[in-house]
Amino acid sequence: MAGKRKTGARQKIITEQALAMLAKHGLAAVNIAGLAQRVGLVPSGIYRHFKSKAEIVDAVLNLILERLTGFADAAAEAALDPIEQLRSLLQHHVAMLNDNPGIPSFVFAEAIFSTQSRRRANVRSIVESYLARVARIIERGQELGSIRSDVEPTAIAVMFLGLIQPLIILRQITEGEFDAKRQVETSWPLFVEMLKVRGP
Amino acid sequence: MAGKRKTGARQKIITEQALAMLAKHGLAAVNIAGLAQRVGLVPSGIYRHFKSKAEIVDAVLNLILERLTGFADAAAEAALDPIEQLRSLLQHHVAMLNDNPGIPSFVFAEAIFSTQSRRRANVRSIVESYLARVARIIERGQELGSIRSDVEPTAIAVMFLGLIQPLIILRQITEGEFDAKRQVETSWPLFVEMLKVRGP
DNA sequence: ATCAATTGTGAATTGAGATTCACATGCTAG
DNA sequence: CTAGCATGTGAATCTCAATTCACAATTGAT
Repeated sequence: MAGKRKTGARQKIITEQALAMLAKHGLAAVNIAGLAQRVGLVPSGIYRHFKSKAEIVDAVLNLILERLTGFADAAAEAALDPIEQLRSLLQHHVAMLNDNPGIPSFVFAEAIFSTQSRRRANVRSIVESYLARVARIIERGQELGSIRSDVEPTAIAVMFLGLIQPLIILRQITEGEFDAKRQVETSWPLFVEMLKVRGP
Repeated sequence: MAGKRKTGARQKIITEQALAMLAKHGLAAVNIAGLAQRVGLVPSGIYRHFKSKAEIVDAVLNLILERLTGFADAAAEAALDPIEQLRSLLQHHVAMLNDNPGIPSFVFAEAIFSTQSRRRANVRSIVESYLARVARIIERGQELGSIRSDVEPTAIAVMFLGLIQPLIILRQITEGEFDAKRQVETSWPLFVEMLKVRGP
């Protein structure tokens, strides 16, 4: 028998392992048998700690929310200059890309197709919290005068997201041939130029 | 009994209906029973025309490839000015967004997780063909002098993709509250500015 | 018109994965 | 120390969707 753990601790382990499976191999690869094995339990054991697989997925979603907002907050504290903060955040995402291709794909797919409205609301809060934090950084940049003020912070936040999303897909699709770092080295300066420029 | 059709015609119908299901409700919603019903057959009837569901999905992928490259080519012919061509293409994607949220999510998820390498290669060709066409437009813009020449066309094509991807997720996640058209009205002029600007 | 190939049907079969259940074991409060 | 609860186990079971199969209807070539 695997060592016993209190349900709180077990839930944490299960959620983390589920996230790991999801991140590496996608939602389709998250199954109870495999999850149980990673956790060091037998499939039925999982059900001592979660009522259903759906409940596990919800927990994973919450974990993703925590981590993602955590990244944004960390970036906001990593530098003084807002533009530098964004750069730091972007760089962090690029670094995560290799090991965790599943997360964005999962979040987006769930956002689009989940039939349970609780789940959809959950995903929505993830994306909106994240965008709000990015927008907040941009707003501070506008206040400090380093970012043009004639554009909504939210609109810029969405464009920032647009800097990241293509990297995710291209990195995977080309099995590593696509160089995300290199792309960012081109696109980031253009993005920054855009944030400042008010005309030629 | 449903009217008989030759296998070629039936395959076309099945593929189109599968794409419609996929586009509206996601890959998870594509099942043989539902597909058969849409086509006007009984589930087993599907197997007269496809060996397996996987084969159907492959056919859908090819159909997506055709349509997507078709859009890009159409856009390239819709205007003389390359920048105007890009705008036309972007606008087309925005218009498609509402009814077909499933396609991008599917393509990206397959790109990332499909275990069959044939499938992955297929997806890769979709994305690369599309990007190549966009890059081609940009290259022509550079030749004509309307787009700055100090940046790789491909890098700009990737950024163009970044203009589109966030719209897909946000539109769906907010259940229509997010106004993609409005976002594009902000982001597109900035993008164009960026294509031209060489410094303040 | 006829026969062979093609296409369609409805009823099984299969398989994979989630979930349940009866029982075993370990922990903890009293 | 021991009763009772929480946690773990292994063997079913349940569910759902894909797939197969034996048989029927239709079509097209001769």
